[in-house]
Amino acid sequence: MTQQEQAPSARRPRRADAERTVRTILEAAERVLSADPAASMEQIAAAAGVARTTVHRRFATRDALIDELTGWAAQRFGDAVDRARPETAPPLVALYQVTANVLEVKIGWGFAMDRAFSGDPQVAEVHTGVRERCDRLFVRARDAGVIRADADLDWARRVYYALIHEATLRPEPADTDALATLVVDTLLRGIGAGGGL
Amino acid sequence: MTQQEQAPSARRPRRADAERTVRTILEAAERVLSADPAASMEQIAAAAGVARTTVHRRFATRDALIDELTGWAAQRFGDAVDRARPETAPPLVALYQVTANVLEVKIGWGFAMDRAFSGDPQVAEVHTGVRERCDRLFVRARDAGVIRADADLDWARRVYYALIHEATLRPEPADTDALATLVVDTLLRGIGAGGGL
DNA sequence: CCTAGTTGCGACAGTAGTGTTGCAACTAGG
DNA sequence: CCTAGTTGCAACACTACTGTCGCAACTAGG
Repeated sequence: MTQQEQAPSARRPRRADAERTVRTILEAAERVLSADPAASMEQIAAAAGVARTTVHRRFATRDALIDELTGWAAQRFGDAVDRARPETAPPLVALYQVTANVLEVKIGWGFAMDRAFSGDPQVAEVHTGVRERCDRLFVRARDAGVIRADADLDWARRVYYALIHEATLRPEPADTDALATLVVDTLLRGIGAGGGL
Repeated sequence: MTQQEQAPSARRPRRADAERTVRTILEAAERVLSADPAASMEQIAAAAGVARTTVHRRFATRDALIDELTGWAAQRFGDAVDRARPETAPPLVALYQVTANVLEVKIGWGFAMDRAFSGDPQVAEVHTGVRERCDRLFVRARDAGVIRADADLDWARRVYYALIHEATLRPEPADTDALATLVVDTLLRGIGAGGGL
């Protein structure tokens, strides 16, 4: 967010590698940090195939790197929710679509997306924005009879988030639509037989 | 597990404070580490109200402290599941009882209980043992018509674990039975209205 | 009172990670 | 060819945490 903000050709870097290096480092950071949140800069650099000093040239501090990563993921997260039109599409459709879109981003960016409470206010805003849209969607779903009238919507949202999280951990990375179906189906029907509870 | 193993009066320590200090430290460690898994020995010592050196006297290394904590929690975890008679009680009853018992332990020992994969083989054994009993319980539940016949039991277990985890995070620490009811109800019925899915 | 067990405190060495700097080398646009 | 931008490498200072030690002080059983 703070790097490389010049217009495409306003500058003329001898090599455009720098920007690509930043991407490579961010991707490596996500991979390494999702496996071990306490991983060192050395490990991240190694995973990116660059020297540790290069990482420090692009990101002043470790926190700056993680902030950048978090902001980048938050952006994609917000966009993914937007694309699903959660405010206008029919509740059930929106629920499926939001789930599928979010899963697509969250698989591969799980570490960064779980950092909802970073210092960055912009990131916090995205996450609270998503949360609010999620809540409104659930209200619409309840009004439409998709969710039980007596459901605790706070609990519902937590369960929903948890199911999405679990879905991203599946060993076989099934396609996004299948996972979304699984999540929504589990969320709404549970795993019980319809019969006598 | 490695400390203080003499018979009650075989030894005669001038002060029995030592054993109590160990308890105090373990409780403080759980509190501090659940808030920040990377917390230092200094923070743990401060939370326990003792000097850092005292912690090191009781636990040779940081890992030893965490292993002790993990083992202690695993023991309680295994016992909690045992007491619910998950193999013999009717599936639905067992499910409720296991949930309630586990919640009671997990609230307050969440950090230690989440460490299913510590180096300690004894701890790993407890957790795999619990997992197996959970799986068998789910099979019985499915055979009894409590869980849908076409349910993916691996997914079911993950969802179940996740729901228990979420339940322990509730702001208002409602009583264990109410939480267990919430978890089991959500697991089996989801949050959807029975109607047209 | 004497003594063993325990604790706090201060000091220390060792380790691992962070962040900075200078320099040589490489590469592609001009 | 020249040069700006980039990179790797080695070195360095700095910080935080870990683990150990010795000593003085306190406390309770004998």
